[in-house]
Amino acid sequence: MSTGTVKVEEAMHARIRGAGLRLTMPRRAICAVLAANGEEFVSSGDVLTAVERDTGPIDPSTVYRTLDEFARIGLVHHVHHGNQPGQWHLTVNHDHLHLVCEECGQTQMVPTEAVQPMLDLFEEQYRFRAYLHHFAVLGRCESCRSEKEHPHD
Amino acid sequence: MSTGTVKVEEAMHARIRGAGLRLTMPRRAICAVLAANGEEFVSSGDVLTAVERDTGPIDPSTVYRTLDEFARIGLVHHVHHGNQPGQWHLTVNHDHLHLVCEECGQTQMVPTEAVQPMLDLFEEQYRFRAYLHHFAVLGRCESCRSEKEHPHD
DNA sequence: CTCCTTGTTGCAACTGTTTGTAATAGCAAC
DNA sequence: GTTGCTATTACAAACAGTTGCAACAAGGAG
Repeated sequence: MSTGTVKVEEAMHARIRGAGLRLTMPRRAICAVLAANGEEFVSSGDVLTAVERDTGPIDPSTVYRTLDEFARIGLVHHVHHGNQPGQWHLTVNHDHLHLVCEECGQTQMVPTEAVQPMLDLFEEQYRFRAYLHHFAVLGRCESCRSEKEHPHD
Repeated sequence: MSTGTVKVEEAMHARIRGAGLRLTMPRRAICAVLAANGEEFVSSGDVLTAVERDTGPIDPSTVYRTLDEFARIGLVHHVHHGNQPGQWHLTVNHDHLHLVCEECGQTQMVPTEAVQPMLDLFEEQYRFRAYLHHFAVLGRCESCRSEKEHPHD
């Protein structure tokens, strides 16, 4: 655990307290795991495993509820890649969205600026504010397409 | 059941056979339900309930596996609205994507043309072909935002 | 430091979805 | 029509995630 992750953890603790939530042991443990993983995606199961390894037993429902709470106060984002279980990551440098290849799972990042025109259009024409970073954009990367060009819907 | 839905069903049967799949009783029943619901979204549970009402008992796993197969050959699309269970609908007039309000669930449709520039950008700059109709775009509609302006991540 | 309120946790039961497997039934060939 | 191959099914068991509730502990008040 680097000095950097400790700082991140402290900032998380402050935001939890600031949101009027209690800073409990399980929450500290989950913060530590998220901070250690930085911007990487982790599943609920990953968090569960890591907490049990690092800190001790924790109930799965606590992990789910905590991650939901953290998302509600904006500490983390949840992202869905296809039908796979949801993935979570810290809300740091989140001004981008993800392009995930359905076939090989390769992920690319796109700065929000690139899609801002579309978001503006949604806002102006449909009176709708999109939270695009919530969800990965699914598709196929070039190499997977060239390997076998089978039509997937 | 209108004559129209029968035609849709026959077309589905042809595509199933054409894809080299077998046209079994459960598959006929699921086709019927999907055709009856047209472009409406239905969840796996909806399909299960409808088949059991119309035709008779069917195993849940059969429904899941069949819908997956149908998606693979492009007969249906699956869409995720937030954390809710996935929704399915027939691949008919699918040249649009959905804007779903996280709060009230209200859904709007946007023609693909509107986002074509973004899809082109993904293709050209990231060598990535997005299948945007796979997933709903989450966000908040105007009325939900104006009611209470609480910051959600 | 102690007490008290109430947000949070662990537990247990439950719903929804996936996976392994033996038996069944499409459908192509004869 | 009968036969044979194998994709597909039902069943059962595992897995993932959710929910209700009683017991607990964070942290503010005194």
